[in-house]
Amino acid sequence: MPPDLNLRVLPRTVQQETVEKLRLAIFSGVFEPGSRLIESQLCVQLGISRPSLREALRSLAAERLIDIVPNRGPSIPTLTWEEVTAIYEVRELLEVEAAGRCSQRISGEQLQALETALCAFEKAASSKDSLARVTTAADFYSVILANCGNPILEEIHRGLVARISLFRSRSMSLEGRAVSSLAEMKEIYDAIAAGDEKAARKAAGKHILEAMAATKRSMDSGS
Amino acid sequence: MPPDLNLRVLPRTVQQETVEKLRLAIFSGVFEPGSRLIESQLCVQLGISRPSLREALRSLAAERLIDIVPNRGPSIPTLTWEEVTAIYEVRELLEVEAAGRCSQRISGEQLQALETALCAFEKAASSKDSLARVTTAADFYSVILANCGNPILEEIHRGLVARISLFRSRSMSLEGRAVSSLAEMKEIYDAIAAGDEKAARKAAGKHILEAMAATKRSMDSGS
DNA sequence: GTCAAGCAGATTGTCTGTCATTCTTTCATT
DNA sequence: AATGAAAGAATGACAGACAATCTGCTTGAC
Repeated sequence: MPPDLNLRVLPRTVQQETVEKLRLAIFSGVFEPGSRLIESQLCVQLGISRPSLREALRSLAAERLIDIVPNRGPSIPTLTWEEVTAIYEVRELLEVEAAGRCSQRISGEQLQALETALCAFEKAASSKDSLARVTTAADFYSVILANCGNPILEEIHRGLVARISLFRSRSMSLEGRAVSSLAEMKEIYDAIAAGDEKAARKAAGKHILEAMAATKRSMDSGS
Repeated sequence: MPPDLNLRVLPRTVQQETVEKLRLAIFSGVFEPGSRLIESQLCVQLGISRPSLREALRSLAAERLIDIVPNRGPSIPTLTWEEVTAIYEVRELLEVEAAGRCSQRISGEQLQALETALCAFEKAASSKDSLARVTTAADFYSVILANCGNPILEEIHRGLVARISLFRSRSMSLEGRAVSSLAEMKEIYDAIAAGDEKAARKAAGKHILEAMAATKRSMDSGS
């Protein structure tokens, strides 16, 4: 038996479920950026006690998904374009590296999963469901990050993507963005499938730059 | 008046101070890796209530500085060599990028600060104080990261370095490591001072690889 | 003597309730 | 209209309690 096989059954605690529920709520834009979260309200809505909620909020604050100012309480961060740019730049660094590594080490089975994810995005791209577009696009990248051979890279990437989820869904509903995004992702897939590291890096870098440009367009026009 | 000037005086809360105290305690190796943290004990030692402590612990868990297993409570993580390697690899990615950017944009004043940090490490390197070595080396990198023009890069780097602080102090007390480390850091400084991006990247990459090798040596012999 | 079952203590998860401090908003005053 | 004060709301922090779970030890059986 492998010694590091983790067989422990992890009971789900109220705190955990609360973190996940709130995270999902933030992703899907339930809370307006800049709006404040009132503890007493959330307690009632979630059906939990204030201590449990506060623990969950501390977790989310450490993830940078919410801001907590002393004596003012938690609120949804309002990201400036500078901050979004900074996040995209680090994403570029990480994703280019991940795509390159992935191209050299992905298994046949996982390559299959990558293709499946690509097809799912293709389907979502031709639909009107912008949430599905973001989700399936994220799944595609999840496969790449999961196969880059570095769990830390994956973990940090996930955290960064979470922080700009709202902007991604906005830019993904831009006219034509999903279509060009699909083409870029197909390029990445082809390079990885061919085991061409250089091409994979190049395609991944191009994809991020395009995504960043689309996000900027949506920010300029949107608000 | 600049609109983003943050004049707000942030009152220090018990939870914040607790996070900082515990973080420092973890850095300095007060807790054995793998050892469990007992809430009731910490409450008494820190002189705070259990809810406040638990909130602080959730923050630290989100930072990955402690593990929390449901119904078993918090404990100090025991990192495997694979995990440490993964962290070093991402550090390399970030630091190389930061050094490169820094070389192109650092101000004269900040370059001065970098030199000061280097001198401080030089002094620490010739002393026996291994904690001072780690601290001053961290300060040197802080200046570089603070001047790379990307606050997210800086933030993530800080988080990663925190997670391997124990290993760094161990490897820094290895015979001769501080001396060669100093030479590598001087190389980085010279490249940045000369505004030579390529050389800065190369020197930063070399430094990390050496640091990783030293850490591995200390792990093999130490435990 | 060794191993398994069970019991008791310890520890965590969660809630309720309380109170001081700090913000926010409204309203009255100048 | 701007200023100021007071009422209300929300947070920061604590104490205490109880059930569920884990851990270690004792006991008993083979």
